[in-house]
Amino acid sequence: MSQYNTKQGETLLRFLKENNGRHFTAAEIETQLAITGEKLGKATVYRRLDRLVEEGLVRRFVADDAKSCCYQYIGDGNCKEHFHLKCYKCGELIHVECDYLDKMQAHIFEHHGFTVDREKITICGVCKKCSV
Amino acid sequence: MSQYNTKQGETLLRFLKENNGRHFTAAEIETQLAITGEKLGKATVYRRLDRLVEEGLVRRFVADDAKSCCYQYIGDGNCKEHFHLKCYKCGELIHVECDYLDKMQAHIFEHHGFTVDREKITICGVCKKCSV
DNA sequence: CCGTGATTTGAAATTGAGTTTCAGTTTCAA
DNA sequence: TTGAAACTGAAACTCAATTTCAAATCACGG
Repeated sequence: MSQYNTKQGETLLRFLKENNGRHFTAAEIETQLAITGEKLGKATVYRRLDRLVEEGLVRRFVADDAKSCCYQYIGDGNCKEHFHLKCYKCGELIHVECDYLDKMQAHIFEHHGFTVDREKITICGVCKKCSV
Repeated sequence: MSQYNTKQGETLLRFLKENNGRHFTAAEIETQLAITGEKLGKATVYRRLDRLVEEGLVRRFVADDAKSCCYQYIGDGNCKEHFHLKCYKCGELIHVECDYLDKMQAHIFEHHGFTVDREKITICGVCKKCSV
């Protein structure tokens, strides 16, 4: 029931912390750790990521057209609430901090009785560069 | 390049029309059609759905925590632009028509130069019933 | 320091959505 | 009717994610 600290768990968390603000797929994490000679088993990567998400240290998100989801360290609170704009064409995931989200969230709660999880919103479309 | 009308294509479209407003995964469609003795090949279901989405007759969307995406007939224009609220707890996908989306969309375009695809927005959270 | 039981690891197998392949079938315009 | 183009579907494949299970690791009490 309780949880043990392990070398692998620490390796993963350290990697995510060192890349604070960036986001990775599980596969990318696997590859990166393998490169630096700290290979973790695929199952371990997924299990540890699940755990970190539950603990609130890591955020998981999925863009609608992506095949795999991304993970990002958010434990230090230095990563403000934001939402994601995902561009169809170049595939870029843009982080936007914007008070419109507050307003929208408030509106949805007041008018639709729905409590929004801001972290999970991903808005798809076409970015400035690609909309020529 | 041009397209042919086929029995299979008509079967799929008719099924979706008959269930206007409801949404199905590709697998659900397969099963339902098999039950009524109108079995379509898996590949055909996917190919036809892709086509209908391109043609704008069907909408495809993915909730962040879903493994598979859903399809819904929207061809008759009787299904207004809306966005989706997905409840974590009961899993329900709530359709909301709300002019806040217009405003948000305009804001994102003006302030962030990003052209939003409204159909792809799915907002996760907890619905009224489940937030006791 | 040691033993023990609970937890974790990781290689391999499995799942499941979605895609590709390709031989055979259907469509439809001429 | 004909035939080229388009379509179908069974089967094989891809790929992210999950499960399995024996071996390794952890942490606690003695």
